[in-house]
Amino acid sequence: MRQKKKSDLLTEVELEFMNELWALGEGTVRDVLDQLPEGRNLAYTSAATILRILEQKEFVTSRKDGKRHVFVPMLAKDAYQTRSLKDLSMKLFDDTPASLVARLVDDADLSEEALGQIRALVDRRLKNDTG
Amino acid sequence: MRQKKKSDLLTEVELEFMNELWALGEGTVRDVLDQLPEGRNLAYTSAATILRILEQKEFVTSRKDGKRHVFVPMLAKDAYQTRSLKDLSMKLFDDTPASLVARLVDDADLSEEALGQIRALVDRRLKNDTG
DNA sequence: TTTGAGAAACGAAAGCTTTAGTATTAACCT
DNA sequence: AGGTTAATACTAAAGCTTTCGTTTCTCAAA
Repeated sequence: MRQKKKSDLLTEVELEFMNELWALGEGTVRDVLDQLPEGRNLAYTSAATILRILEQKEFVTSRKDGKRHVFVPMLAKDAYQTRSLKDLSMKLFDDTPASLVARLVDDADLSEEALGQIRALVDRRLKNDTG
Repeated sequence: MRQKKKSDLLTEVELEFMNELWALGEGTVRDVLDQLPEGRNLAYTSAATILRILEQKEFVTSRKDGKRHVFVPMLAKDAYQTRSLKDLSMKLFDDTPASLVARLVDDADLSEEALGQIRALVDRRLKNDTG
């Protein structure tokens, strides 16, 4: 039996780190640490630990560059976005993507512009499928 | 200073319980436990603990009914759905709902029917706003 | 009113997440 | 080669999540 994986999802801090790595493409512990927002104040060794864990969980690989490790995502952000949406849809939207979108477009905060963009996206996808 | 709340989001098991409560409207420990899927095999006291925690975190209230506690959601599912979507959008979609939908409709698994429903929803919302 | 069954309250253990300290190693400069 | 600097490896503590056992309580029936 393989490793016991509860959900294939990143924890909060893991996601924070993956976001930086996705933005950078790849990077060392130092690179990621420097990328974190002002006032995050995380010890270097903590950052190193997180990246080590991400490697254990196979979300990133590393290669050696001199004495440093350069970490590279093994999973594209796109793929993880899809995975997260599936998970959320499953757990909270009865596995029905339309109801997820329903909630999203019901949100009063949503701008007219965002709505227009969303419709354009859906239209384009429908055309590509049928056309 | 108020309680230190990291994210206002439910944990995995808490969400599992809230889903049952939302489905039931309200219920006792026993009610929720019986609602859980076959083979979940959770001890009665575990279920009671989860509900106690949900009450501490103010996701549910309880009233007494004889010797039993009846638990009632304090937060509607709708509201929690919105909250979750905001959180996901923020953390993984650059706070841009349109990009979330973009990823959703890119998903190859998405049925034509679901796409149609989604477009209908968006159209309806646009009409209600402008008209 | 005693007692038995089921419920609540409490406490705590096991595992995971997040953070960081200490020890060790590796590269580079002189 | 030796020393300095910066990185990695290892270990562990603190806090949170999930689970359940034990004790206490409460209602209702005999």
